[in-house]
Amino acid sequence: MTATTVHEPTHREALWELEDAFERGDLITIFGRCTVEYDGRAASSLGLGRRLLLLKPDGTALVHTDEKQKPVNWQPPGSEHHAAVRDGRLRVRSVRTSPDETLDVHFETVEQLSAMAVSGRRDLSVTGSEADLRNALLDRPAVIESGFEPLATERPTDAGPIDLFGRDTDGRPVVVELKRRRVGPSAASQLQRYVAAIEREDGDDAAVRGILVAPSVTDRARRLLAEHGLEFVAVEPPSSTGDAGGSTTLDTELSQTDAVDDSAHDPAGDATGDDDGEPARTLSADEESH
Amino acid sequence: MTATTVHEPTHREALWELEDAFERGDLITIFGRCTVEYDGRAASSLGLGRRLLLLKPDGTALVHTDEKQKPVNWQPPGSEHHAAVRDGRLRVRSVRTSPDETLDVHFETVEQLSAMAVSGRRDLSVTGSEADLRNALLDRPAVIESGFEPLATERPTDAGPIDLFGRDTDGRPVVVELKRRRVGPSAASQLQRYVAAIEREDGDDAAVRGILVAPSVTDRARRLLAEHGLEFVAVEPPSSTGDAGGSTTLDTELSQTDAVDDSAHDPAGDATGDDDGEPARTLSADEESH
DNA sequence: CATTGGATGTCGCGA
DNA sequence: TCGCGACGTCCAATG
Repeated sequence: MTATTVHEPTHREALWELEDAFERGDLITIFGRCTVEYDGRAASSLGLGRRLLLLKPDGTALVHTDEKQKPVNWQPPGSEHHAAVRDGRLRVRSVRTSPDETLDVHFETVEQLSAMAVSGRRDLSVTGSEADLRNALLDRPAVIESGFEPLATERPTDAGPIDLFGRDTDGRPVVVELKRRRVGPSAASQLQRYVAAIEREDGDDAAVRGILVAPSVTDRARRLLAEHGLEFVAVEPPSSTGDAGGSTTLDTELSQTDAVDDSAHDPAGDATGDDDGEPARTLSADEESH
Repeated sequence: MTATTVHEPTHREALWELEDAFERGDLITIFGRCTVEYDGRAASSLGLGRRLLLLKPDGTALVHTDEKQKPVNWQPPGSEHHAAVRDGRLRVRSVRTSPDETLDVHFETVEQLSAMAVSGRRDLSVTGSEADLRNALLDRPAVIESGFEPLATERPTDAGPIDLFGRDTDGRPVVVELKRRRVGPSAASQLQRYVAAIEREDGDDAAVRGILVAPSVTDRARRLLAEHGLEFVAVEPPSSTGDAGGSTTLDTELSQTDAVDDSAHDPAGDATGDDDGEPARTLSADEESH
């Protein structure tokens, strides 16, 4: 059996088991009545109650209650766990430096302590990231705009790396910022920073265009884009579940460029001033590409 | 005993225990060899390995491996957990809607299953938040600038709520954005948005000043502030550990206003153009206030 | 180390 | 519900 478990151990028994489990590099769960105190970047205190403490061999500590996804208290990987019996309580202390932070869990009673050898996460694969969206757009740049020519990804600028940089049919430089979800004001500002950086660096007389590519945009973000003469293109990320949604599959080379500012570039003159009403184009990475 | 535990149960035994634990509203831990699949906002897949599955009565599901603070896979609160035996494996499925997301954990073998009644987190108290910093500054507004007069907190604008709004000795409106940690470009942009909003709304001829208050600022953020004629004031948040750091305690009413742009307002003419070199002022909320 | 921005961010608050 | 911003965000990539 790979899981060692003790029920209602004395604090001293719990201490022995803990030391052994630390030694083996096991993942440890301790369930019992405890108080929790944290001091570091902030400070917090949690009164007596039943909670679950998770100790990982990489130095992570997590205190979980009956609700929420995030632990009520924690310590990041790289911390050092120590256990001791003090004042008739089992104290588990997790400490790290830079910044100096300490987590103290004092168990009045330990109801269960388990230790088990768990595997890593080397083989986790995730799809649907912004990088995936970018790759899909590189395959079908016309989704952004008919004739759009990608020149670089992660192009470095004074203001940080640009997701996607290219040229339009008029030869004008285009800065593209990609977001996998609906965007708010911060994304508009981010794009604005990149556009300003390119305008400073390239110093070309040709105005630099900025296009925010995302599934949708909030009103405030839309206004911000307009203020800065930036554009928005609605693109649904490749849906993982085989496109159960009602979005349109990309099948034309004409892109729905939605110029939010009248003065902005409007290649087809078909800007509808709408993004949520008109379904965004769906990018299927698995489609016959090239 | 409040913790129910079964070791190496058959899938059917595990299923019974699970149903009972769901019924009781217990927190459940399942340790065993399993695969994990997720599909929703993104999609992911994790091969066979030993992991710990946490199921909370509020609908949270967490899959933890031997490292990192974040679960390798999860489902947020409000999801619905279902268990079944399929193809000789124990399947725990957690589903939610809007957005539609499914987490499937397939156990080849269950090595341990525990269920326990855990407490809530109602009595958690945290200090050191941005709100704490704001309150401290309301007590001692001169830390921001000599003569600064706070007028409102969370003042609503077209661009969102302003942390702290007030007037300087010249009667000029001042937008203050607070950050509890070192700030980067996004904070500068955020302040810029708020200043622009006030300039639009108040329409006063008097230029609106913007001050970013934080422990320190990155180079890029500093440049951004300068570009927009915004200012920076270094203020250390009240340290939780009784101020073990080497920061200066606030004891004068003259604030270190660091005008980053030459054209910016410089009331005392003593801007040093320095923030990290000169230690930031420390705000002690517990000091004799008022 | 510090900087920067993505994330299945999560969470809380307010309209 | 959505929008918005804080968070002890966490985390990886990069200089």
